[in-house]
Amino acid sequence: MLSQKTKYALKALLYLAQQEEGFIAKTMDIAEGANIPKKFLEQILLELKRGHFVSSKQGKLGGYYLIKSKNEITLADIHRLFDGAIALLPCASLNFYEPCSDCKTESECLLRLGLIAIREKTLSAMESITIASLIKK
Amino acid sequence: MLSQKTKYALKALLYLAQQEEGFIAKTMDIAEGANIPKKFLEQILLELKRGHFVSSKQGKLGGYYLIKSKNEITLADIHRLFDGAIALLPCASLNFYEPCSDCKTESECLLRLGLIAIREKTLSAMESITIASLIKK
DNA sequence: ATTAATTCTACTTGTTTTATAGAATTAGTT
DNA sequence: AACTAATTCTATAAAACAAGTAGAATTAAT
Repeated sequence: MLSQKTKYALKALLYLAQQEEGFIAKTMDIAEGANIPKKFLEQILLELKRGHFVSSKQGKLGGYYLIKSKNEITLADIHRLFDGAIALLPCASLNFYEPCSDCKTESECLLRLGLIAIREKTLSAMESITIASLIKK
Repeated sequence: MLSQKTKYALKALLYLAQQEEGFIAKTMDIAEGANIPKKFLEQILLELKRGHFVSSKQGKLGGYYLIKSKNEITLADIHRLFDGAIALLPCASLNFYEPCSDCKTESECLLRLGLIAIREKTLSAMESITIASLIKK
């Protein structure tokens, strides 16, 4: 399941992607438009900035705007930024790989190959869905 | 990601499925065989019993055994029992459906259809993996 | 009776999630 | 230069959840 943070991040990105090219949105506008607690949204936008999905302009008349094409922001990207691995266990993850502490050797783990198969299906589905494709529907 | 509980449950089921037909395994044996804290495993086995995947015999010489065919226990089943919904949000879930509190109307939610598409892919992958298929590899 | 297993209920401990608070900084406007 | 309104930064709080522990009660074989 997605955390609230990830859901809010996606809604904020959808909001930004629906603005005119070059428009700068205030946090307050996004918060009201997407129904997100403003102070919480501030943190989320900062994380999206560190992740190079959005950028900001400071001071009066400042705000946030997309810096990555809405065709290139996938659900997998945002999931990884906020909720981490897409695989069901770290030992089956590409980007967040870690061996299991309770397995003696990885090769004799009965679970791992099955989880990798699931990760491959889920990941390709998540990569095929972009902010742009969500707006088109 | 799977919780420890779900991972342990799967390992316990794999352990039981690898025993001879009719064999009754003590909690202690499963705990040692699958490297699971015994007291925690007790709770997990009780939940698996309530879920009708295993049954138990009480008293001395008691223990646990599978009552569902290992071909019919899927990863989706166990995920749902311990970790709940497979979908990324409740509004996209089949078995754990709930409307989102922050959406005015569901039809205008830009996220939902995309999340349903992902759930369909993930679910079919998880349903195709059974305890039996994991053992065969 | 004794023994060894499951069963039941409660509790603990630590981590994560979901925020909130408030001061500091930045930059446009008057 | 002062004012205003925005982002940015750091800390904190409260609630929920995860992971595991404790111990007594029940059950049934010997």
